[in-house]
Amino acid sequence: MRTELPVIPTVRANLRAPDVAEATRVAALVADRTRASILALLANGPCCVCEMAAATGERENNVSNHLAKLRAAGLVRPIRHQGDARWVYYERDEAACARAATSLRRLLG
Amino acid sequence: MRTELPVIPTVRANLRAPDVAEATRVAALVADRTRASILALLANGPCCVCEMAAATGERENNVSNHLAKLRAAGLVRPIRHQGDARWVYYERDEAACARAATSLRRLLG
DNA sequence: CAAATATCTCAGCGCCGATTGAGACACTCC
DNA sequence: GGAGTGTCTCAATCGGCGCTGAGATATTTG
Repeated sequence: MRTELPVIPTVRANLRAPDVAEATRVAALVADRTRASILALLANGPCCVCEMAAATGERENNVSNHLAKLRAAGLVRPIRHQGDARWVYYERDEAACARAATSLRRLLG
Repeated sequence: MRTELPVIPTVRANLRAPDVAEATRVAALVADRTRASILALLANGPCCVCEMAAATGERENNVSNHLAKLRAAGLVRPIRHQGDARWVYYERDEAACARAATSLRRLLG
């Protein structure tokens, strides 16, 4: 909690590392280029899997793998197209994304 | 840029994945528990290496390894203690941390 | 100068996670 | 029902990153 350096260097043994589990969990999700691109694409509205695959240059099953992780974290959710239910669109859960952003801001902001 | 699903599903081939290189670079740094703990500890003011090692439960050379990466990214900088220059304290570069936070907020915020 | 202290560097090992490939599943159209 | 399409799952592989250990560097002390 001290801001200045001590005159004589001393080891503060009572310092505790804060809980960063939530922040590292979110950061690990965003640290991947494909997942980050997906989140950025979905910021402009829903996309279907094949569109995200084309936009990122990744294969569709790979994009699907990453979407599963984002889904498990609650950051995105699937929407079946009601005209042709083979197509799965995804949209961001903005509340969850905002919570994720908050836990990161606590570290860097 | 569309917010609604098309009536007939179509593949938008013109969608481009935005540049997320900076965000993923920052996220990869924060995704590690030790580095995240270091950034959190330094938010309260300068710490020396051995204090951060004790607070995180990591060995000092390991903490030093992680500090080297944070240093290379410009997020922290070392301060030699002027009383005993063997002790190296570290402090955050708040401007750099703010820029890092901004690039993450562009993805999630 | 020698010993002790605090930190740094780096090669090597081990593990986690991203990508791939094959197949399964869900849905539509004929 | 069968073929075709879009997506999903998962085991296997492969590469990159964190941890470790040994040694080097820098500084202080006797």
